[in-house]
Amino acid sequence: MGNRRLTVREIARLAGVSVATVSRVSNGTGQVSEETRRRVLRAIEEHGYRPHHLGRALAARRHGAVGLVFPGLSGPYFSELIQGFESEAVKTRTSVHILCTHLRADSDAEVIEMAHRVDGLAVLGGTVSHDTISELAAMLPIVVLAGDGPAAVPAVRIDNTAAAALLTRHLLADHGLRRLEFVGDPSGSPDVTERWEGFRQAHRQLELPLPRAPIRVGLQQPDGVFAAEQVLRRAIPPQGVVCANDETALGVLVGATGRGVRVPEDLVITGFDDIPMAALVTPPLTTVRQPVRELAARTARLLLQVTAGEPGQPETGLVLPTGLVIRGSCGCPTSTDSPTTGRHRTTSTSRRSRAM
Amino acid sequence: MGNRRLTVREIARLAGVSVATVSRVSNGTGQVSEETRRRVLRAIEEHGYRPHHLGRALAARRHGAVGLVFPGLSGPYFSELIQGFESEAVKTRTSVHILCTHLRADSDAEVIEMAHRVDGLAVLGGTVSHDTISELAAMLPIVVLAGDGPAAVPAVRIDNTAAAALLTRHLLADHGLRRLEFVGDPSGSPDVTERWEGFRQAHRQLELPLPRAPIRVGLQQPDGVFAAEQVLRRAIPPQGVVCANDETALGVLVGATGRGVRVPEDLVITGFDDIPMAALVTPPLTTVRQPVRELAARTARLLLQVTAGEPGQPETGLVLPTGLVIRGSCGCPTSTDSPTTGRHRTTSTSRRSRAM
DNA sequence: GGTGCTGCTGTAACCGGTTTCAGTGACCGA
DNA sequence: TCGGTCACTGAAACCGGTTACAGCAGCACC
Repeated sequence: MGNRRLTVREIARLAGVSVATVSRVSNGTGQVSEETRRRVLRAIEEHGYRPHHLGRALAARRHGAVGLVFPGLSGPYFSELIQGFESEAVKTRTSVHILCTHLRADSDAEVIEMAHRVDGLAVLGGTVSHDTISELAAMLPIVVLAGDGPAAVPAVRIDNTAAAALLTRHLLADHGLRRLEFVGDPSGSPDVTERWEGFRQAHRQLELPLPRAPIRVGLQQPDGVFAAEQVLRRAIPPQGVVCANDETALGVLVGATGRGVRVPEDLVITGFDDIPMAALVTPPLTTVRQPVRELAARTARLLLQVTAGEPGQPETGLVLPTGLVIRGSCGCPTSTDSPTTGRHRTTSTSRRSRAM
Repeated sequence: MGNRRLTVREIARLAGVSVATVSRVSNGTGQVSEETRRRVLRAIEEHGYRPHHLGRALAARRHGAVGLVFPGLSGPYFSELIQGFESEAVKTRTSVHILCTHLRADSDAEVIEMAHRVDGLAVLGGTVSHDTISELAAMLPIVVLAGDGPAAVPAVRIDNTAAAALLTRHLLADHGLRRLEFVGDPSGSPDVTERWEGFRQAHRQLELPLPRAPIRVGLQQPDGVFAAEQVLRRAIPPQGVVCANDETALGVLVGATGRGVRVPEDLVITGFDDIPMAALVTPPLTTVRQPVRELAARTARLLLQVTAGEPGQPETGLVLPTGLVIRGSCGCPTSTDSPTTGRHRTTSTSRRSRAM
């Protein structure tokens, strides 16, 4: 077996043609006579030649890769995002570089490093500072996924505030609940910031006293369990908790029922995301459905389109619709048909240019 | 702002030196006089020059990247693996390309494509055919993560069979249970194959009749809920279920308690992985702890070491230790102290050369 | 026969770095 | 003063592709 890699020049020699012809054949560009093409293809086939990615990339001045930056992989939400993104990228034979900024201090520097190795970048909202995003935007296409960047940077997102407000109003107005608490850390991610804002907005709109400070926990199931412990220790526990996502809501549910609290009779619980498990617990979770995978796929397509140098429209902002999913955990009667569905109210969908 | 990228030659011109000197300065190689170094650094600094990754990579004949191939991102297990892997790679300034083979038919071709863009490859057990792995092994360093490849290919794994057998023996011998079922699809992944094998092995060792066929479901929480429904519909339900992982076990737990079944009195449930949630449910889950992140980190280090061309030992097989974690869901009394711990029994750790 | 077109092909110059190797001047010991 | 060593520097040749451009043959047409 050939130990050293074959090069175009080797193949050219073997086929008795020039490197230009080999390149033309292997790319299907330019004019090549049928006879020559066959000879070159035979040589390529016979020796198992494949053009070296770096050589090709350097000549084309394209990396053939895009980067995806996210804080960490917690729960189905991020998994869906990554998978949605990756599956779009692979369609265009573009590789996906990942970077988990997690809790690393110098992550902005790492992102900049990555920017030099890819043709485009998608960053999850809240993972990279706006200054750094602006800096990056000057050197390559960049899209913010599930969040906001500086004004000129395109973003694909949902309207968290409106959805959280709609959900909260359902609890306040339709169920007449008064003592609600928010579970989640608004300073942890822009998603949570906006949901917290929607939660407060609903209180303001209904001219109710503003809710107390949020219970600052993370976004995973165990965090919800801790939140439940915290909430149930109070002298006067709340009537309901609005959780930043389904994961924590499930955690709260587990924690609460484990302590003998009845849901929704003693405590109402709502989530956000509508992960598959939400419909399967008892009682099933009232939540907000958002098209997570679609969000990521749209981001990928937007990015790939720009990096491919397509002349397409310079779309700068995209807001995908969400839907309120009413199930049993808010106190509504549980629908007895399919457990995977709930009643829906869909928020408006819009495509806006944030540059106005 | 400079629109076109700066090149070494530009900087060389600006600093009044040759490209060789610029290269020497920016890499810290070779001898350069202090005065010249300063002049070059000033030019680099002043114009914000950064060497182009592709040019450098082509010259070095190194991509500066490794690939990670996995089936899909379901649950904390895969998330941990990816994060463990990525955090090691980033330490060596190596980028990580991901590929979710998921259910795509031509995934082997995609893996081969990826192999041409990276210096080394880690594939999760069961995602790539052995033939393809052998083919890849001939062209670049490759490590199998959490599974087995062809004999000559290094792998980092745990002993699933022994751990599952130990757990199952606990149920059969210590609790005297007789009617156990296995939840998980052995044909879905090598992990499950081995755990199923361990489950059967325990029955054989205790000279008990072999268990009935496994309940073939996926590895996520909702799959566990479906499994619970399936199991509880039987005329004679089992006394216990051994689940392929914690996710499904939690799903079974939710599904069973939702139907009024008491755990562990009516039904014993065990998991595998010891995800954080396992200790927090009621009753807490008896399971097997495995060092997931460490598994991935070791894989990354092994791979990076080889791709860096280090003369190190040609380690071919690594088996990390697991531990049986006894909590309440198997019927043992729940320890009343910290809820995050359980009683432990650790399986042997070993480092073996599979080439023998 | 000359002209212009068309189809095919090869040479050489890129892309943006690294590295070999030869050359320079300074310095040192004899 | 001379040969030898040493620290430093630059020209040019890589790495492995793509592509602009020029050249050539064959043909149609005047």
